[in-house]
Amino acid sequence: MVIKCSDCPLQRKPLFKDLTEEEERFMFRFKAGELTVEPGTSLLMEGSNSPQLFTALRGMGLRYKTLPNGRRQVISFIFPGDFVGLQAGIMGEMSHSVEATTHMTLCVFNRADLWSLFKSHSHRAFDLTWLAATEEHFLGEALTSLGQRTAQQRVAWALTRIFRRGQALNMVKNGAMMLPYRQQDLADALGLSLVHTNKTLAKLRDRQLVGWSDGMLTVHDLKALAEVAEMELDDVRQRPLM
Amino acid sequence: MVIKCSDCPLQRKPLFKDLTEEEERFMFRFKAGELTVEPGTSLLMEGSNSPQLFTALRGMGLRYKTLPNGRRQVISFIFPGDFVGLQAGIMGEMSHSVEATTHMTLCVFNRADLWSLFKSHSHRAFDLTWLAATEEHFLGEALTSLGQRTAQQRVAWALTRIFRRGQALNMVKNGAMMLPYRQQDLADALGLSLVHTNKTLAKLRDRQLVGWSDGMLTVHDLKALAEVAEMELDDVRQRPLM
DNA sequence: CGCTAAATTGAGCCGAATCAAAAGTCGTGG
DNA sequence: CCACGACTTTTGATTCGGCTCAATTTAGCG
Repeated sequence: MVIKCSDCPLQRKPLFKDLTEEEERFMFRFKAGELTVEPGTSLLMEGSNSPQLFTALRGMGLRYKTLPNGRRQVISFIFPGDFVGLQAGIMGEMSHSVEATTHMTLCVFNRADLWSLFKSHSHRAFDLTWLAATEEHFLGEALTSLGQRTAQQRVAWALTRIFRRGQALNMVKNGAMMLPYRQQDLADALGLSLVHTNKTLAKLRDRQLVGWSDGMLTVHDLKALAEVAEMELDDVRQRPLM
Repeated sequence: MVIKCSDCPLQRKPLFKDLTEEEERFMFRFKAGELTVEPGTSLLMEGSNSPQLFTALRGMGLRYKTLPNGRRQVISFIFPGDFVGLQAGIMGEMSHSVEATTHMTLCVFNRADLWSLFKSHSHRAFDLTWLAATEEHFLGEALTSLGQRTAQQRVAWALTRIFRRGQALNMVKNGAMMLPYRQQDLADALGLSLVHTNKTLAKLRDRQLVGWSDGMLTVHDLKALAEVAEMELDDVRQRPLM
């Protein structure tokens, strides 16, 4: 049984802007169905021209690119509420792959309907562009991390960003949240080797800043962690939910 | 005297999609004026809420972010036809700074009019989103370069990307184009030190692949350069001009 | 219980950073 | 016309953060 947008559990999270009833109705018409996938499933492939767009409802995943030589760059981690497949939707081709890390449930939209969104729901079109601009913002930050931060700063940067997102999604209980990725995933996201990522995590653990084991991320001192990363801890902006 | 969009010299370059006459008229109404700046001028500042958006008409510049510790990450180089300030336009705040490297001329748009674009020119709104998605694509590639490529591959990657853009803009004459940046700018874009960037350029020069001196970039063997970078040499897509 | 995947730890090496200085380029003013 | 200063490029020497290689430990799981 497909969830109605008006009943969407994500809509209640502090991270998301409210939609008008009219918008909720439109989105529900826009919604083509729901998709449930197992861990490890590929949702979109680099170079593919998928007819579908998604919004992650439950579960986590990741976006990544692979080089000819086999190395992998994780572009970002996918959390509930993230919109996936805009590239294919707009440009006709994905520039990266998307894979489910956990069991996931996603809202499915038809790419063909995207145009009607621009045509007759300019407010939602604006929201979509907002999402794209926000992603651009994020990638600029990530680029800065890889280009200018040391290993320890990178790891600290990534974990505070993840943790803040977790907070905005009400995923944090007693200073801890689920984080079901492997160290290899984080390493590939930060341009570090697995071994060095592991050693760096150990150092942060020893400094009593964070813990991450058994898929649980515990942050003992977010402020201090952000300081290690030399990053601003500005508050998370509400975002539109597609 | 302000250039009419219908007379825009960029529109004739192979890089850009044609606009309908109606769109050209609309864009000209959208256009608030023209701006000319000297080398070194800041166009937008990180964190600022500028009321203006720009399209680069002539000249070159760069986007960058600075960390609290003073290090700088160059996000991208700005070429004629690039749209600047979308972040502030959409999200209300720039996440990076923009600076003119050479003398530049830019079309100026009012941020306040952006909404009318979404409201009544959905096709142009779509184009804007297309640009945002393309930028996202680019940043994903850049991220992959910093995360997974060696110094030599990064430099090769950046130079072939730049050169291809130059080709699409008809800036290449006899295998060479103007490239008025400093080595420090390239270093900051690639997350390398100035010294190592210089040595890496020297190696590529010795291998007879590229030359870059006196602000002129000469590519002797684009195919081979792309191979060094381990990148695909897919053709440049036509893009909308705002 | 053996098998496989993930996390951890140690040793040694190398790519790129830092430090330092020289050399080329260019505009300015005496 | 040349000397001076500011900036950029180039080259050499040295150091070090992070990589690779190689085991070992830990944690599910059929």
